[in-house]
Amino acid sequence: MNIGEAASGSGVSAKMIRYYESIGLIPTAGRTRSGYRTYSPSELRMLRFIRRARDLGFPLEAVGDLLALWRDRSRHSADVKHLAEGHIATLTRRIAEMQAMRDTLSDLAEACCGDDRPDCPILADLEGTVTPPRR
Amino acid sequence: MNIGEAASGSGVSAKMIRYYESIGLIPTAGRTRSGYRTYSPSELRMLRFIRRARDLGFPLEAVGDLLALWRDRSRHSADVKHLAEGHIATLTRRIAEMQAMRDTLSDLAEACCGDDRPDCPILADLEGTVTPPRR
DNA sequence: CTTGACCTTCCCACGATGGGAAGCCCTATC
DNA sequence: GATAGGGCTTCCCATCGTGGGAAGGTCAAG
Repeated sequence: MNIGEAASGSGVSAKMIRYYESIGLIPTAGRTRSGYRTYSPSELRMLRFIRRARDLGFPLEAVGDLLALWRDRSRHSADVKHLAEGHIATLTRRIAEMQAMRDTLSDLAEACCGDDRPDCPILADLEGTVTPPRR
Repeated sequence: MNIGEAASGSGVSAKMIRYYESIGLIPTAGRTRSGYRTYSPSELRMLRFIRRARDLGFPLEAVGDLLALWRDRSRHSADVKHLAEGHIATLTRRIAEMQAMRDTLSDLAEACCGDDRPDCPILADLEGTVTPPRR
């Protein structure tokens, strides 16, 4: 299987497959005599694994750890769980940050009449002239 | 006021102040005869404005738009509100994406006993061997 | 006059991805 | 057998916002 087929079959672009190889996330692919990369079904499964892990927001470094655990038949599920929980914590933190931004902005936008007059609580908040209520 | 003082007084690092100048987000700062950038109190206020906008998650391009509206005394608050609502929509979308990730992962992690045995629903999901419940 | 803190510019790095150019390879069609 | 086209290769550049650090100039205090 050439890289194009591996890409369309896994949902990982050819560009990214080469990149993952270059950073050592996946092992060096085999090559035809003419230099084309070739992929086996098991490598395709690995690419799909990566794709799914990325879809869950794991950074590539964590994906590497997950791959290692996946390959290790004597892994401890505790290690996988620990990795997942770390990522859950990161997501939770980021979600909270963004929700705080959104809540503040929603309040400000709601207070902004949004007509052709220049007065605007959003700008006033950014300006820092008013003590921000910030709920 | 030198750049260091402007930085500590605004919460924007000197590095970033130079960068913002280089990309045209802020006007070219004045210089002393020896080449040091100088900042007036009103420029300090502008930097603080930027800092606050960044804290609310506005991308730099939107910060530029906000600055323009801020300077424009005949602005329409509707334009400011529109900008803010666009950003709120972006935040809402991203929050939803991350919550979906977190929810899926939480379910998987909860189903993982997390001991010294290798069996792990998290890896099984990534592997794609099981039909993902994904709630 | 030296020392140390500040400033300058310039380049590099991150994380993950896409775009595109230049050139080789493979297959189908004429 | 030649040619066209699509796929493959490597290489460089861009994104977005930020930090690190080197090499060198400047300023103020001792």
